[in-house]
Parts: sequence; C-alpha cells; structure tokens
Amino acid sequence: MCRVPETGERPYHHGHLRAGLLQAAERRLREDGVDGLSLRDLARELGVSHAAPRRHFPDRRALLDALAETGFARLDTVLRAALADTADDFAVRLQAVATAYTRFATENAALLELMFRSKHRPGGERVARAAEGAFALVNELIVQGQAEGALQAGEPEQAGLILFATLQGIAALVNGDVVPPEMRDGLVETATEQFLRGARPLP
Amino acid sequence: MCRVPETGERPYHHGHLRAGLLQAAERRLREDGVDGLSLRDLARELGVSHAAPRRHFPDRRALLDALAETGFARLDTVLRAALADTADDFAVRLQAVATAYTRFATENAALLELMFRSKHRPGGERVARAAEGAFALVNELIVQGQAEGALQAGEPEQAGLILFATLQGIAALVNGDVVPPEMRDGLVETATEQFLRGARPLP
DNA sequence: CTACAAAGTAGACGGTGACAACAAAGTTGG
DNA sequence: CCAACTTTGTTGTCACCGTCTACTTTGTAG
Repeated sequence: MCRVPETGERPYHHGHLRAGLLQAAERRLREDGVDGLSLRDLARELGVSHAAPRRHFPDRRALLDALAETGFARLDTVLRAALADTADDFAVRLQAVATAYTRFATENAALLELMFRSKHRPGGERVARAAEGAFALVNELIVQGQAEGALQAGEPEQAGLILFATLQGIAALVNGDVVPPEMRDGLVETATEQFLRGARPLP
Repeated sequence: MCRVPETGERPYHHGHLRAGLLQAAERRLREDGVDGLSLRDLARELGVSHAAPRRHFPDRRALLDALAETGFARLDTVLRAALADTADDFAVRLQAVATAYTRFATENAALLELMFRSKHRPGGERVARAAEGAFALVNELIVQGQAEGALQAGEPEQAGLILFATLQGIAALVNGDVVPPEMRDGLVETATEQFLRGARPLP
C-alpha cells in the first residue's frame, strides 16, 4: 500500500494527489505569489485532469486554507525549535524568537500573507485554531519576561502585541523592498533591544 | 466644455471615464479587496463597453498603479495635515504622525497593500516616486527629533525604519483582526512612547 | 471641409474556477 | 468470489475575466 508511483506508469488513481497538490501549491506560492497559483496549472503539473483537485479541495480557497494551516504549524515548529536552542536568559530567548519569526516571515512572504488573510475569513476557524499555537508561544515568553523582572508587569498583551507588530512590520518592509534583506537581522536586533529598554520597569 | 453629463442622456463619449473608473475602482477596492476588482465590472457600472477602460488604462495593472499613486499622494496630504495641526514639540508631532499613518493604513487597508505591492514591481517607478514624499516626511521628523536631542544621533534610518515598521505592524494586526480596531490608537500611543524611551540618548 | 486623433464599441481568444455527468478503481459485505 | 458501494479521476460545459484586433463615432486642427 501507498507505494510510490513508478516513473512512466500512469495509474488511474494518482495515489498522492492531495499531498502533491499541497507541495506543488506551496512552491508556486513561493515563486509566483498567490495570484499565480491556479488549480488547473497544478493539475497539469501533476499530470492529472483539470477537475481532479476538486475531489480533495472543493474550492480554491480550501486549498489556500490548507496551505495556511500547515503554514502555521510550520511556524510553530520553527519558533519552538529556536527556543529549544537557547539558554534561559530572557533577552536571549526573545532575540532568538524574534529572529526566527522574521526569518520565517521573509522567507515565506506570500505564505505568511496568506496565513493572516485566511485566518479571519468565514470558515477560517481551522486556520485560526492553528494560529493560536504561535500566539500562545509569544505570550508565554512575555509572561516569562515579566516574571524575570525584565518587563513591566501588567497588560502582557499590549507589550507582546507591540513587539509582534514591530517584527511583522520589519518583515513587511523587507518583503516590500523598502529595506534590503541583509538589514533584516540587524533591524530585529536593535528593535528587540529598544523594546527591552522601552518596556523594562521604571527604575 | 467638461459639462457634467445630464442624467438620461448617453453621449457616445463618456467624458469623465478615467476619473469615474478611478473613483469606482477605489470604492470596489475598499469593499471587495483587490481580487474583487474587475475591469469589466467597472465598465458595466459606468455604463460603458467592456473594452472602453482600455483607452485610459492599457492594463489592469495600470489602473491599480494609478490607484496606488493617488493613494501615496493622499497619504502624504494626510500626514502633512496631521503635522500642521501640532505644536513644535517632537513627541507631540511624532504621536500625531504615527496616529495619522495607522489610521490611514487601517481605513484604507486594501489600498495600502496595493500601494506597497505596486511600488517595487517592474514599471512601478511612478508609484515609487509618489512614495518618496511620505518617506521623506518621516525621515525629516526623525532628524528633527535628533536635533532636539530626543533621539540618539546617528543612523537616522534605522530608528525611523523601526518606528515605521511598528506602525505598519500595528496596522497589519488591526487589518488582520488580530487586534480590535478600538485598540489601535492606544497601541500606537504606547508604541511611540516606548520608542521614545528606547531610542533616546543614553544618560 | 477634410483629414486625423481620441474615445467608445463589437467580437474573438485563451485562461480560469466551478459544476454535472460519467468512468475506473478500490473496498466491503454477503 | 462477486456484487454493491464509495472514492477518485475524466470529460464536457458554463460564466467570467483580461487582452487583443478591427471598426465606428466624435471632436479637433489644419
């Protein structure tokens, strides 16, 4: 079962169509943006009829939503991996997460845009749930910072939101060619430093 | 000349097609997003044949670029108006510009996205030039802040970029429904405060 | 007044997402 | 073992869209 299709043979059933569609779609998304992603094109690329994708994704949106969902899962993995590699010091952990996030956001620009766009449109509950994980992680980090005394206590949401907004904005500037990609990590570094200086408890 | 078309009459020449297209397109952009903007639809709405828009905009992109260009002009106007109303104190001026920008960015979400997307694609030089104004304004403000001693001297770009990124990110969070719109102005306020605290000269 | 340019019209082409009817290949129960 | 059923893929169709070409109408300048 689940044998990889031998090259040259064209069995009536593709066998991995859903996975193949997602994989090809993600590549297309990266290369041509969301507008350059056509169901018929994907079908052609996978050597399948133009209506075949419909069996797995009733809708173009459904495919995009699925991409967004796996995108959030991947983001969550990336962020947790970044945290796993660091010591316990809050500043270091914050730096690691911030860098990892903006890196993901710039290396998967179209995907990230899709993720946020899909999250809050009707029927995007699955996507929204997938997004919870990443947000929760950032909030935990903020709470840890407050516990360590590195951040002002109270209203953890606002502090976390502003930091998150800054990272998101840096990614937007890079993706929008306002800023060259080489400046990304440097900007993130000074941004988190300034954030720490600006949000630390008053002396 | 340039008489407003009387209701009921359908002169062969529309007379205000270009302006009408831009106006209708901007409304559609606001209501349905860029994907819901169809040239044929606009033509129908203006009671004109499907190929008529082509005389004024050779391309769908040309129409979108024109929208982006006027968008930057409007943004520039909004920002300068916000500055004109304030005293000379740097913190106050910064607050005013920041609030005005994020307000524009959230009230014209699809337009802003279009503006940044159009700016750096091939042939988007006119749009890019239109964008210069707004950027220059922010940079001037930063330089003023440094002159007043409210900001660290040197590398005005990075400080300005980070602030700009934060505002852009706050707008993105509001537009992405991560944050309710009522929180917008409050977030901007604390963000600029933290920015001032984080970027002021070391004592 | 006539030639020409500008602005709008009509029709066609290829591409796309959606849908319906049908066919092939697994799967399952007797 | 085979017949019903479900899953998956195919073919054909429809409406819509952006773009292009050829044509018509209108305004204008020589």
